[in-house]
Amino acid sequence: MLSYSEENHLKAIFHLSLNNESGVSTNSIASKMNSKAPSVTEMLKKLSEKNLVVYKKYQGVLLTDFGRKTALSVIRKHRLWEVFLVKKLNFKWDEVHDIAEQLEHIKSEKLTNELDKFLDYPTHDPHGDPIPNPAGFIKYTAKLVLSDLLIGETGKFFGVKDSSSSFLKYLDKREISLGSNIKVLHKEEFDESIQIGLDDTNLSISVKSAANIYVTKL
Amino acid sequence: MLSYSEENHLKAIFHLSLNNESGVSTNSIASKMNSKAPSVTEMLKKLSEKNLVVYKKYQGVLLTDFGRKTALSVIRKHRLWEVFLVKKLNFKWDEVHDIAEQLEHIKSEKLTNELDKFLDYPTHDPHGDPIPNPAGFIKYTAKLVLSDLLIGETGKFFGVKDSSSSFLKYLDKREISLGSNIKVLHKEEFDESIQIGLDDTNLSISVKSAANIYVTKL
DNA sequence: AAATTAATTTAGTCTTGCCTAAAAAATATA
DNA sequence: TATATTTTTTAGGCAAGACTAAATTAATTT
Ligand SMILES: [Mn+2]
Ligand SMILES: [Mn+2]
Ligand SMILES: [Mn+2]
Ligand SMILES: [Mn+2]
Repeated sequence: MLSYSEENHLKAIFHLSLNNESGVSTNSIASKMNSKAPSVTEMLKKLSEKNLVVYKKYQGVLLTDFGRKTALSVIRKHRLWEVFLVKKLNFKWDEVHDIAEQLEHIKSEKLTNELDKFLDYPTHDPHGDPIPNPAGFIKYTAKLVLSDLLIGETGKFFGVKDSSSSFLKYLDKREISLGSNIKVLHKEEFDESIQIGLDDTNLSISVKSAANIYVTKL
Repeated sequence: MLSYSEENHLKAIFHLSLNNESGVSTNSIASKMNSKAPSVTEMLKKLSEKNLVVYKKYQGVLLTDFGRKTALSVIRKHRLWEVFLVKKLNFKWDEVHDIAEQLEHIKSEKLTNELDKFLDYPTHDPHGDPIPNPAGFIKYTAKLVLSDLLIGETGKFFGVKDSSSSFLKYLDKREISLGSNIKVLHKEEFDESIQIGLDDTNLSISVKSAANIYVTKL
């Protein structure tokens, strides 16, 4: 039985290893966990002891298959609960993350699977992130970002990179929501802002925003 | 922000003080919590410090208004989640308690109240226990037990005293379920067993079982 | 290649929540 | 009322999970 802290460390290592194939550094884990390096080192020893990670001093760390599966089970719960909160309990997509951080640690396989069924087997959470299946399989979509599109191209908005509450609210205000088709109309040379077409309205967004919007090219 | 252990102690004290008006003993708390007396003493000092209980050495302990409200908020969550598990996720009434023990500690008032709404403001949990309202008000029903009924009287089954999994399964097997009307047909002198009528079937149950079945006399 | 800087680990400490064993207080019994 | 028993508290310790400061190793610069 893993502790919350062990589960959270596994999750952090999982997310970091998506960008860092070779090995995740102690400091990067500490910064993601809002903790300090010595706390991480200590945890890595424990996780290694339990065969959840492969760790050698000063060498960075990687998940074992078992560790990866465990991390994905926590992520599965996190995302299913987020769907539940939005779809069934009227939460906004910017309000669910912190509560899901608590709910992801509830231990009951039956609960997770019944919740999955109750939600009609959702494939993605409210921010467009894919939900792992019970076996720990996760289906990734190629990650193209709105700012990658050329002028004249159209993309379908399928997820956000940064799902901070402020960015999500920003999108809400502009009525840019998951599933929208976004056409790149113009790119301003001066400040790199991008004019986009959304249904019948046109608006201008910053590159920074555009770089946080995942799209599939249409 | 209270810890799980603090919340669980408050819950234990609340339940124990229903029978013990005057003050709850250290040992009784320890036994309900499956812990030892010194752990309880230490916790009582902390809860007292936080104005959740009134505690004087060797004098037993009682909840303050604040402590009582806090305990009831945890109990409210516990029972709402139990309703959710049974009504929405196909759990049996004997499977929900342990999961609710985890879920009762999730911190979000909005979550609790949205869940309440989603479940259509249930008044009782799957075992017939009343659900406190958001203000911490709880509506008790006079607790008459099946074995209190006289021969010829009929009672409506509204709750169980002992909600251990084994007793709940026992009731399931005999198809004695919440809401049933139960008529006392006969009491055997020899072993005190009770013959009851349920819909069209008759069956015999022990006094021990009958003493765990709450009824309202019809 | 040496020196400097950065990253990581070790050493030692603190808090929470639990425990056992011993002491003290309250209660029951002779 | 004195003694024995039970209950509760105190004393002291342990594990988990965090931290700071110091030491060590690795990486970068000169
Ligand atoms: Mn999230
Ligand atoms: Mn978490
Ligand atoms: Mn319960
Ligand atoms: Mn609990």
